[in-house]
Amino acid sequence: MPVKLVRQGRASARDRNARRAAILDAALDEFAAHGFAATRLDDVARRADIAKGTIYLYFRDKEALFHALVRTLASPIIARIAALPESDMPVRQIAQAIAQTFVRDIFLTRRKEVLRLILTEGQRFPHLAGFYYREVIGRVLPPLRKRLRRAAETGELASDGLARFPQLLVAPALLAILWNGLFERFAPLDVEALMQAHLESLFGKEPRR
Amino acid sequence: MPVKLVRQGRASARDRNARRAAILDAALDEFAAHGFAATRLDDVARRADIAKGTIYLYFRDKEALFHALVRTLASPIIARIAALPESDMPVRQIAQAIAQTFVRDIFLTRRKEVLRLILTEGQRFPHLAGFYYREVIGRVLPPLRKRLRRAAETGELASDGLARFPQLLVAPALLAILWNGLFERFAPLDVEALMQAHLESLFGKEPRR
Amino acid sequence: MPVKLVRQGRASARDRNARRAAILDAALDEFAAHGFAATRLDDVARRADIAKGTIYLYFRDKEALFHALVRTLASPIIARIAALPESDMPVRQIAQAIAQTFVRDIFLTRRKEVLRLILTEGQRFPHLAGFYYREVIGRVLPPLRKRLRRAAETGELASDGLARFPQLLVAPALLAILWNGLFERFAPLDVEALMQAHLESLFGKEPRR
Amino acid sequence: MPVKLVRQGRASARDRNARRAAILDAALDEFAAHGFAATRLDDVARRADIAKGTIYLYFRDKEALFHALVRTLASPIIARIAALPESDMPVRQIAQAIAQTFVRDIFLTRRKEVLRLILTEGQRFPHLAGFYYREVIGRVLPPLRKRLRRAAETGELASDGLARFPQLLVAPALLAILWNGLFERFAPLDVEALMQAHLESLFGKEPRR
DNA sequence: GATGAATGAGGGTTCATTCAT
DNA sequence: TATGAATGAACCCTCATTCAT
Repeated sequence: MPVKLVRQGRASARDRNARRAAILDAALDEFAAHGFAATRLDDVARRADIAKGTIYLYFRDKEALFHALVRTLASPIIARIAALPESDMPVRQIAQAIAQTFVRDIFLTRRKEVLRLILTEGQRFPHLAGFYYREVIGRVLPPLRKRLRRAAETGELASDGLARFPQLLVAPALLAILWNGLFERFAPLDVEALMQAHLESLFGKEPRR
Repeated sequence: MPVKLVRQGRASARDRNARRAAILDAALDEFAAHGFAATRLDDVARRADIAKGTIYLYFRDKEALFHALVRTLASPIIARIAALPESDMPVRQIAQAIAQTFVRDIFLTRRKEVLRLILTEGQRFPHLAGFYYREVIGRVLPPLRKRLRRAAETGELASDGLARFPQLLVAPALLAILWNGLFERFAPLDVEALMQAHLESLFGKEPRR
Repeated sequence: MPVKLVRQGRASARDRNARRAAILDAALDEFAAHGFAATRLDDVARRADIAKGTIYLYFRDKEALFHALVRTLASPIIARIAALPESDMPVRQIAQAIAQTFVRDIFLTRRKEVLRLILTEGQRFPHLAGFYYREVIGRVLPPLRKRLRRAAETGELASDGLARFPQLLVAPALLAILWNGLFERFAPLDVEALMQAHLESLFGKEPRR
Repeated sequence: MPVKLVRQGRASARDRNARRAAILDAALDEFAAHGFAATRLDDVARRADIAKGTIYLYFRDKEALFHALVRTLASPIIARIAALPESDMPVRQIAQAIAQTFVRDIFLTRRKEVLRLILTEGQRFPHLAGFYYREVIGRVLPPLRKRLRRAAETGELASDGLARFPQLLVAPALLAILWNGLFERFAPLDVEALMQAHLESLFGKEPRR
């Protein structure tokens, strides 16, 4: 008669949140490693050290878990990035700050995996892509575009290309994420240096430092 | 003992190639729409208007079909792109030619879907990523890097950033593919304009035209 | 942090064993009727009154189920047979006891089907044949051979043929199993009488009884 | 345009027979190696060096091929064995002749494989078992039984066991076939010695020789 | 007759989801 | 609330059989 020690009593809100977080944590590892379709909820449960059925107490189904993962980890960083263009720094410094934030808070953290998942799986989940477009892109791009436009008008930027396509600023960052997922074993990409080079291409060599 | 030339079976070599192509064609549609895991060979067969079993006469299994898809459609375009940096055009024109080739021969064709599949599924198929790194990246990047380095040395390029990270040249192209896959319905990206803006950011506004 | 003993899941250990037994039971029927290859796990499941997937909770795959069948039903009878030659009965009585055990505990039970399966399918499962050789043959034959050899030396047996080939003792038993599988509807074989006749052939008519 | 040299012209009856024999030959190898269910007609065709479809010009289906195999190879040996008991040799010599024939013409030939196939697959093919019972058992057993009965009555045989169960004479032979299929790699059985020992068990040590 | 490409039914296996305990 | 055994739909792949050439 196999038995197991089980915590009893009404789970407090704190417990609930902790367990939810543990599931999301485990899910991130598994989804990042195998992709959405090839991830087994069995493995997520095992990694989170809970029973398989428990997942369904916290998330409606596999897809809801995936969505929650993206929502949870995508949001916290947004505000900070969105705030940067509002400052009165020169555009170059703003770009540098954005790059730095990306490297430090995304690329070097597990958020990188979430971003990769959005890039690689997002197309299959229109709802998720919509969420991401609204919550992330929609919050970051407008202020950035506004600031870049002003810079183009005042001559701070020689061309209005960046203003029309602010995506150009982060394109190398996304490339780095994909590149390292695909080709790290052949030729790892040094993101920090990449972003530096990128900024130099855009703004010219840094005067001093 | 009289002998005679006899056609083998029903299908001629031409038929065989055509059918193989039809399967690849159907597979591209399905893989692009649903990703590797969620694609049913049943649907591929139906789309190619053949029986399910027939696929296995042409490809060992689902994965082999996927690989063949990438190999078949990735290769033809490589040589052309790899040849461009060898010309004696100024770097700006080379970059422009590469961008143009990308737009015309990849982005506006179904090759775009293959490239997207590599970006989104490649991580799950190390063998495939290896193939792609060798056959595509490995053929295009070295000559490009060489030409960029020379340009940096002769002052044709103000900075050596591009020379150190030639990937920067195509990062916006890849971004465009992913962007349109994810967000086309919200804000379609005009690749041609995007690449123009990108080139202007890198090389300054085109003198005339 | 209050703790409490909780039964794991729905099924107790007893249930688990019962269900496992039910599957093995159903599998025996199906394998015996159709052979390994032609048996459908679907049918096994239906006969065991469970869902097809449930089988895989108890056995890794079809082959593991087949192995388990043999292992489970082959073993229990071995010890008893192996012990017989150790007794100090005359050889004839030992042979008679073996024959009787065979008839009663194998031929008249479902173990007969398992034995038939080993005879008919064993060649295709070297691992299984190896198991059977080690666990069954290897335990029964040596003590039997030893006893027969002694009998040959002491003159209890006129010839040493049986000692050199103890298999001769059971050959008719195996024949009976195969015969009835193949020809029962034409000419059923009375195993008990067959074995009696066999023993008489070997040892002469029984003095009295 | 792949071509192949193909023999043309009306195939003579001789050709037909040769091809039929080649198919049976290949089929024997494959059936013996993998059993009925696991044998692929593809492999049979390849081994016979013909196209898969050709098999169907000679045999209605897989089962018909299997039946033909048994019928073809089982028959030729029957007459000879059935004739032996008719002779006026002593029973022991008849038994010895039968054993010898078995060893030489079955066990040491590919007929052994056919016999093994009947033993292992026959139950699944009632029609085949019926054929075998009629054509083989039915022709061999009656004369043998008759002769053994006479021997029992005249006292040539001490017991009437053999007369009532003539199968006892060949049981060790069948055992040998199965044993070597299952356990040859562990402990090969010397059939000739086995049969000698068997005869000695039945008839006592041979006076001389 | 001979070929072998094509067919498609069939079955083993997986795994998201359910639910009795 | 938590569990994990049970479910069964889904899907890949095989291979006997067919048939246009």
